[in-house]
Amino acid sequence: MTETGEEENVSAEASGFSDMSDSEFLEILDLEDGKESSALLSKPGPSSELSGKDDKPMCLPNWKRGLDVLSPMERFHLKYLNVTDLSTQNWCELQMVYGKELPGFLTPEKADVLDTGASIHLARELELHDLVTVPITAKEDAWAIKFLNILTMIPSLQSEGCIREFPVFGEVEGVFLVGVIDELHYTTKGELELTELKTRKRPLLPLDAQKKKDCFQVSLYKYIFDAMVQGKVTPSSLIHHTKLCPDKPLGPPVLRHAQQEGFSVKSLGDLIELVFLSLTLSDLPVIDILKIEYIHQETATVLGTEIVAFEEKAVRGKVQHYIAYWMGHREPQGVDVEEAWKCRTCNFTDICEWKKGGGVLGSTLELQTKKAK
DNA sequence: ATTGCTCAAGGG
Repeated sequence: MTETGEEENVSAEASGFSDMSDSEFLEILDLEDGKESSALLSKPGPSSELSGKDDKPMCLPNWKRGLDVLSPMERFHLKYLNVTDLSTQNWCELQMVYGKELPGFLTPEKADVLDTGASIHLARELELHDLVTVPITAKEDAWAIKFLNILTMIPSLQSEGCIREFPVFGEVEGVFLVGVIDELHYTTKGELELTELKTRKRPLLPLDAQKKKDCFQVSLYKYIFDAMVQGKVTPSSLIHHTKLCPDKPLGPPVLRHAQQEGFSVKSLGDLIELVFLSLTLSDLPVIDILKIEYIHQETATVLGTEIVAFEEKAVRGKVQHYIAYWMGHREPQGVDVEEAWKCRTCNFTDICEWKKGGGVLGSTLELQTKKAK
């Protein structure tokens, strides 16, 4: 299969905090101001842009007004969300928001567990296909590679019966979602089964909260995949949300790769049409079974298996609730008191407004026992 | 420029 390689050195991971703009810093401060900031004119500011008599708030500088009226989608400059944005949101919405504000803010221990998980997933992927790196320079190139992967994976699923890392995308409740399905395969009974592998540091069964989040994640995958094969994800919806330029020339390495794979495409637009046809005319069924497998990182022992009952109404309801935050229709929330234990392993407890606001008070005892270790 | 924009998942 194919992965993209940036020619320019602009990896988001590597740039860390340094690429944060001034306005993003202001947004963090704004967040820390908490409730006061929602009262519109509570802080006139030193330079008195509000020149007294004038009732029109138009005299506020644009950037300042923007902080109040921009939705999180706009503030974070997002055209789409990842499936895992929503599942992380299911774990703790506020933690997800802080994570967006401070990307790459992880303890080394956590990063380590994630890295281990990532390499186990990579090893599994390599069991099924090789990886080829194709240099890209524009987002059109990146999406073209994604589409080419889909075009080769669909026949592969139908002939070999198993594929890994299948890209999915589509509009859900007004927002465009993008994700990657771990594995799709046909069972001996001929049912299409999705398998999500979850690796764990400790050889213990996942807690209910963890299962709930993972069930939601795979449910989203089914929701999107089904829509794709049913022709509900149209080229125009895709182009509209991603703001891709279907006529922008693709990079030579991408064109070369497409040719190697046996596709004669001139433009991204061609490719999108081809993907749409392949998805809808390949006799792909909707996903019949959703399965999650928890394994121990070190020993690969299976710790547990979940078969998820797909409940479309419930999934849509959750998505609507989460999307309401992204659209700016409501403020982000922290966890319920019963789930306050999640805060103990959160990287943002120090700055979390939810805790300060009385949702949860950190127990000094717990903190001390933790330190004493 | 009234600045700009994306590989997702990775685990708890």
